Amino acid sequence: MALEHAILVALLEKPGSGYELARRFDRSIGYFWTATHQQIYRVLKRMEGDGWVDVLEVAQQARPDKKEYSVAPAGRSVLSAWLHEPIQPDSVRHELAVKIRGAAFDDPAALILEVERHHRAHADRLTHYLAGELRDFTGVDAPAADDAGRELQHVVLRGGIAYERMTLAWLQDVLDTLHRLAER
Amino acid sequence: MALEHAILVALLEKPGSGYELARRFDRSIGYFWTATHQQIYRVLKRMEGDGWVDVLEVAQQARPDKKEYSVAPAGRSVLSAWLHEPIQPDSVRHELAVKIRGAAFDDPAALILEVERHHRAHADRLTHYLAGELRDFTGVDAPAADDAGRELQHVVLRGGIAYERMTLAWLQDVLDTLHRLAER
DNA sequence: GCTTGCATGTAAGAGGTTACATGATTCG
DNA sequence: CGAATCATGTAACCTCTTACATGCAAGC
Repeated sequence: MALEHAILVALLEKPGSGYELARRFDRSIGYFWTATHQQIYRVLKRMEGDGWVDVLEVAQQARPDKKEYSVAPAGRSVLSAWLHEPIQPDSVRHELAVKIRGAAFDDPAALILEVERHHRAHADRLTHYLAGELRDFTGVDAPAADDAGRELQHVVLRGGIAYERMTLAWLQDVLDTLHRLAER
Repeated sequence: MALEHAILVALLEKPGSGYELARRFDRSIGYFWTATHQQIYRVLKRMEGDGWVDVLEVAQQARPDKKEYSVAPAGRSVLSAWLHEPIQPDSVRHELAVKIRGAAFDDPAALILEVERHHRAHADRLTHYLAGELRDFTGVDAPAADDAGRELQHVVLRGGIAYERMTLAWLQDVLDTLHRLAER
C-alpha cells in the first residue's frame, strides 16, 4: 500500500503527468520502488477521485495533450499521517536465491551463465547510479547541499549504490562457489 | 511465479507438512523468500492437483493429523525446466526509502525513532543468521562441507548476512543524515 | 517506411494480504 | 486459567503483471 505514497512524494518533488511519473519510476525512483505505467494511471485516477491530487489538462503542440498532476492539501495530510505511523521492515524476495538452492537437485554448473548475466545487470545499474550521483550530488555543477530534500535524496541513492555493491560481491561469491563445485 | 518453485526446493531438501513449511518460510527460507501459511496451503493444494507433489496423511497421537508432502517426478521436471530458463533480476521495493524522501516535506527528525526501530530489527535478524551459520556451517558439530547442497545453502545464507550488514551500515548513514538535518 | 517517443487507457488473470474459523494439547 | 503450539483451511479484498489498444510526430 505504498505506491500511493511513492507517487505523492514524487509529485511533491515535481508535478508531472502519469507518463512522466512512469519514466521517473524507471530512473531515479527506480532504485527504491518500481511501477509500470498501467499501475500508475490506475492509482492516479483513484487518487484524483479521492481528492489527493489535482489535475490540470495541458494542451501541447506537436504532442498529445497531457494531464499534469500535483498534490492537493488532502494528499499532503495523507502522506504526513503515513509518515508518522510505523511500518514493518520490508521482506526480501530473491528469486535467484531459490534457483541457487534448487541447483543442488539439478546441475549447479548450468547456473553459471545465469549468475554471470545477473552480475552484468547489477554492474550496469551501479554504473548508472554512480553517474547519477556525480551529476546530481558530487559533480562541479551540483549545487551546495544545503537543503533537506537534496540530502535525503542523496542518502537514498547511497542506499541503492550500497545495495548494488553488496549484490555484486555476493554474486562473485556465488560464482566462486559454483566453479568450485563444478571442478569436483 | 516462484512460490511454487520455492516450495519444491524446500520439499526436496526435506518433505513436510504445510504447517511445517510455513515455519521454515519464517526461518531458513525466510532470508530469501517469505510466505504465509494461507498462501502455502492454497498453492500446495493446486500443486497436488497438478501432480507436482505427493501427499501422505499421517495420523499422530496427541496432535492433529497432518499431511506430509513430497515432490513427485512431475514436480521435479517442472523445477528443472524453471532452473534452465533465465529470470530477470529482482526489482527492489523499500518502503522506508519512500518515507525518507517523503520526510523532506514533513519533519525529518520525526523519522529518527522509526529508523532506529528498523536498525534494531535488522540487527536482530543478523544475529539470528550468524547463529544459524555457526550452528550449521562453521561450528565444531557442523559436518565437513563436501556436498553441493550444503555449500549452496551456505552461500545463500552468506547473501542474507551480507544484505543485513549492508542494510545496517546504510541505516546508520540515514541516522547520521537525519541528525545533521535536525541540528540546523 | 520503420522505429522511437509522447501520451492515454482497458481487461484479464495471477499473486499476495488480512481477517475469520476451528479444535486439541502442553506449559507456565 | 490463559497463552502458545500444532494443524488445517475459507473468503474477501487488494495489488501487480501482462497483453491489448490507439494515435500523432520526429528522426533515420
